[in-house]
Amino acid sequence: MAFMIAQRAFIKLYLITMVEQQRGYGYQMLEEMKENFKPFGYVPPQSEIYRALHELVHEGVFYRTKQLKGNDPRVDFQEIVLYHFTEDGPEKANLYKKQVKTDLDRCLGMLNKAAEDNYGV
Amino acid sequence: MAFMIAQRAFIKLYLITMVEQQRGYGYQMLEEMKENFKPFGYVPPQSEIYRALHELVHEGVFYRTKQLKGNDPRVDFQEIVLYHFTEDGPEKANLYKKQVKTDLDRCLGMLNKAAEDNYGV
DNA sequence: CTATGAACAACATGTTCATCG
DNA sequence: CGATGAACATGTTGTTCATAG
Repeated sequence: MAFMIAQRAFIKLYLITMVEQQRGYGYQMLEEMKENFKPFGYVPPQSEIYRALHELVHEGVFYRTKQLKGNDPRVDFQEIVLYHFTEDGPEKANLYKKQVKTDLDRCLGMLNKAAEDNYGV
Repeated sequence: MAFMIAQRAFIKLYLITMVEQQRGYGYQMLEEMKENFKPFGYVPPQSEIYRALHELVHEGVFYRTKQLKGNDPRVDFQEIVLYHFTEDGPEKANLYKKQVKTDLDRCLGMLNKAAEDNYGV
């Protein structure tokens, strides 16, 4: 068992939730997470988001579609990669989320214990 | 800023607290931590405890004394290394503990936020 | 500048080995 | 076996580079 939850798992969890809510391409989700964790001084690195997305595709949770961003091709040709659940994606995702939840609680338990043991909080 | 608290920092925190309470040599503290975190399935690796101790010595928080374990030399010649605070060790240790506390709280905040954001807890 | 991807370098970690009494 | 230490191998991470429009 690892010490703490892995950053990769943490990010994958958020990606799954964001795709559940129809929000979704890499850069956008990255920016959202950055904004999300600004108060904590945590800046998820770009490479980790893409690695996490690739893994989720590899694991059969997501599949990809490409799309041009914006409607007017003269204005914006930017191609983006959208992520969607595969047929059995939701099932797999829920299993994964369950596992991560367990780990999350375990970590919270350890950190709270550390606070008690070392600061008497 | 790193994602989560480092295992090294976590262990150093416990070592400081244990030395504060006069408990003290490597193997013993390792066993205590193992027992301590058994419910969490976390087994601190031996190498990390020693690395952490060496770092704390290097940073001028602890100094070492050697001692034979047990009273009767015919029974037990085992040599152990005890750790004590240096003169300005307590000051340094308190500063370190303060920093770790900040990080601990930051991590708790992030994990609790993840629980809310992804599980609606 | 948005967007994706890969390469690479650095570091923290886990496992194994070495030594001693 | 208890005790300490170091070596080594692995894996995760952070930074940088590459490409494209």
